[in-house]
Amino acid sequence: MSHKHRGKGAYSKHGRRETDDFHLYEGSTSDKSRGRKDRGAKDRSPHRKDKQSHSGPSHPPGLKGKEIGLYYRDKQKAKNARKDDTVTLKLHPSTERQIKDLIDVPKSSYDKHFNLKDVGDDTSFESRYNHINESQFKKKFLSIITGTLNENLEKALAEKSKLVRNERLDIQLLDELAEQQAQPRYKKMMEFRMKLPAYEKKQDIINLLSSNQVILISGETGCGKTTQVAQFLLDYELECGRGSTTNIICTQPRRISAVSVAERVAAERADRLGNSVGYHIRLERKLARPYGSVTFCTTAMLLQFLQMDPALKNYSHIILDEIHERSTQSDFIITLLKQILPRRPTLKLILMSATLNSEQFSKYYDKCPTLHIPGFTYPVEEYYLEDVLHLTNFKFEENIVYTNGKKRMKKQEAANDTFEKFIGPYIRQLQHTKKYPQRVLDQLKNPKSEELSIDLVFELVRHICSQKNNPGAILIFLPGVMDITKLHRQMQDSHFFPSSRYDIYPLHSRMPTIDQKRVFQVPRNEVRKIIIATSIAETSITIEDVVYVIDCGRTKLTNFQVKNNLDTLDSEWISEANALQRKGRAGRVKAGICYHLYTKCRAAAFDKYPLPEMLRTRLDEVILQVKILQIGKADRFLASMMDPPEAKAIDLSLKLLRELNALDEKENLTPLGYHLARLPLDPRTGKMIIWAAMFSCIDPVFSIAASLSFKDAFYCPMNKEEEARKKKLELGQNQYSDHIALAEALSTYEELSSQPGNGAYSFCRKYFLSWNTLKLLSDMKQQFARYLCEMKFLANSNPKDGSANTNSLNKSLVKAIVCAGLYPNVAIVKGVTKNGIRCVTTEEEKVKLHISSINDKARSFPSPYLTYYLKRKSTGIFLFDTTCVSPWALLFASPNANGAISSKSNKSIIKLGPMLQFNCESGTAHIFQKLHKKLDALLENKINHPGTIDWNSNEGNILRAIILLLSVGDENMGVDSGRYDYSVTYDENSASDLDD
DNA sequence: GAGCACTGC
Repeated sequence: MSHKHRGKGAYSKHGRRETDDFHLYEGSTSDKSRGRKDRGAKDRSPHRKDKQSHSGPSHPPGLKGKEIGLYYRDKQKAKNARKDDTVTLKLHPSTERQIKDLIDVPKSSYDKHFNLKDVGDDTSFESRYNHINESQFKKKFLSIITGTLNENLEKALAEKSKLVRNERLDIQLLDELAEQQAQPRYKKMMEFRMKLPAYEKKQDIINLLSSNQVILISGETGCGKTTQVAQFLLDYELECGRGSTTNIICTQPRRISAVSVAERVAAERADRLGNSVGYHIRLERKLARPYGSVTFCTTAMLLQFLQMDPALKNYSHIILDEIHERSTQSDFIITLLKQILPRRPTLKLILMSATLNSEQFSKYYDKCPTLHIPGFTYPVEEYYLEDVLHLTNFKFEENIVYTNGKKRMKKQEAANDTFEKFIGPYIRQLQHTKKYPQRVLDQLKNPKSEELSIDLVFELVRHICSQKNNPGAILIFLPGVMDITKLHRQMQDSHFFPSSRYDIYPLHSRMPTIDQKRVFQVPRNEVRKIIIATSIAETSITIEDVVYVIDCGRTKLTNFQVKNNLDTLDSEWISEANALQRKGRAGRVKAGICYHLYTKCRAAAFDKYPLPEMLRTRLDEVILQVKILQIGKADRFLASMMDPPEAKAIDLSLKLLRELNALDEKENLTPLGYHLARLPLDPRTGKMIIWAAMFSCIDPVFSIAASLSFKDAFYCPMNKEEEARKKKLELGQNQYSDHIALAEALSTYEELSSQPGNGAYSFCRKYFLSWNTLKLLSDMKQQFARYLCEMKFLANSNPKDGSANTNSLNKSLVKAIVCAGLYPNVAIVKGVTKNGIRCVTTEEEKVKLHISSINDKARSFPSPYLTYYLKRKSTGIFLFDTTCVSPWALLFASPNANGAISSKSNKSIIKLGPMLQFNCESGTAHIFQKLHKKLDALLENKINHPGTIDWNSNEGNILRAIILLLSVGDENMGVDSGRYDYSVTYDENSASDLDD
């Protein structure tokens, strides 16, 4: 029985259809079941109008302009009111009976087990969680929840360190070093190393660190600090005969740099990776020996190590590299280490940053001594907008003055006015120098001169290429993919850049790695390489042969608007640091030239550095980290940072974490919060995979969770957007879900990968999927399974395990679990227009579907409810990924649906919020209420006593009943009967109220 | 009539 899973095919809307046609989950969808499901989506719902023809404008004659809009708005309002009136969630009597059979069991010890104690506010944690049986979990949980950082450190320090003095080992390590140094390979490398500016500072660094616990090393790229500093320290310790107690860790912001630096350093030491040098990044590691070694890891990995080793007792030196980038993780560690260091007097900390803001870090660490290493790059000549206009004779489009609508004109004039105040004095200054002709100065006065002009870039590239005798690659920085595509097309369409003489490469993160790598190709003779890139070419991808840089001065940045609780992505002016970095890209092999497409006066107004990431993002995960590391109250710790986030931002995240039941009212971790904090996921996605384990459908849900927490595997092919969309839709199988489409893609990829041949590869090509991304997603799924297995929610660590996937083919269930994780991220479809799908979120905010969503081109939906992960404001507010879900999925996702039921005679209303209100037949409501309560109790019990579900017991029956309800609910939009037409079909007219 | 900077556990 327990192996027989009831997929969608096992039920009809009129209750159970007795059939032997159960599916065993086998890790992929067979063609047979796929075909049936496709039919199932439509054929079983004769009452749903999938395509409603609409018969042209039908408003009364004589109405004009806004009146027409108002007419349709009223009409729609009336229609909505009627709809609310007629839609009543109802289960078919036979379904009701089935559910009752499953859950109405005689009172058993099982039910008593669920009777959780009511505990008051003032009880201690121990008594609050008394009902949790003694277990490994309880011990761990209580120690986390009751400890403080100091107690924790105390306890950690009492434990033995792996770094134990061993004199024989010290001598052995010293001998080994001497042996290595004698090798020709080592000597050859040393010739190169000695030329690095960092090498001259070797003794200074060692001296400074011997008399200080913390030092700061500042230096620009090319000075060699990343590869040399760790080696200086390691060699010094080995030579002093302290090899056995030396374990150096060096953090890097990116995975690639951790690996490549480790490889480079191993080569310089004539050693293999895994001896004196290693690396450790998520899902990939070559560990060095635990003594006499240096390990390069990503910053986020060090944060993970801190969970197991809070006093960092297994390390002797911590080197934090590239801290000027101000990532959330490095800011977090810098803050935490400040508290740890006094308790670990022998631990040495080396901070490494670029020069521009190094002082700030030194100041934060009580004016720790700073050592500067000069950089080494070739000189780069700089030109600004005024020079570029002079060189190219470029003219901006005349500024259009709006005449239609006064409001707009005023705005425009006001903008011009501020611009005039900004640029005016600078133009007068330029006038005095007499360096620029009047026509250039006139151009600078045009406010358009501060907007991105692809035409200007185009002309500038032409200008560079028209010069005689100036070979070398051109690197162009543009803010986004759209701009890159536009320039690329323009260049291809013109006759100035024939492919016989120019290799033009777009470069951004959303293209397949294989295409990214093409930018390293050395062009044929007499051919010039031109790379059009996003800021990916600023730090992540280094192209050595660049001689010319065109810097448009803008970059896209995400921000978090605390005021509206909204993520944004806008094109902004870059910072001084970015400008410097971009310029530096031109001088790596010889002297170069950098063209800035902004005035010198604008450059002077740039911020020194971009805003730290901590101030630009939600703090949900950061706060969970604070909690799992027992650092104390979130606001206190975050206030001790170099740049503390706003109190309101902290409050927003605390509120969400309480809503998720991850934190209690006193800001302590709940058992659920404890599990979520340990998972390498944001709390919502974490909740999703825990639910998936309970409901035995881990494979598809893990795929979805991995994708949401990493990145979309569908890339955007140039000029094939429409084909790509169709392929994605094909994978979506009529499920109206980006998440299901991704799960299908990953499942097929995994299946093909396990077979001989290159099926997976051709599948990726055919469906515009990134092989690299899918591979990583697949590895992440295994990691999730390992975590959940360790937590005891899974019996083994195989994401394809049969017993953990008995319901994986039930798409209604998978969608409901996605919804449970993402809740309350729900939007309601209000209409389909030729400009896209119009929705409102539960906060009554108007949003559109992003073009990347599978649902963007849908013309009708089986349900008006869409759950989403990412909502972001750019040119409008967009939902990027959506899944259409039934009311029942929402009702089970809502943690407080039970308290939201009000009944009147045989009608009940379940009100999840002002926008989410459901009429429900009272018998059905009663059953739902009962089921939801049982689910809550079951979940709480499982969270408190981690274990797998026994599908042969009552808990199995409860879950089975819920799955049954979700399945019939999804087939017919919550109405398990033919009597109610709940089809939701939108035409363009119905959206008119949203259009004006 | 238009659209997703870059990282990381």
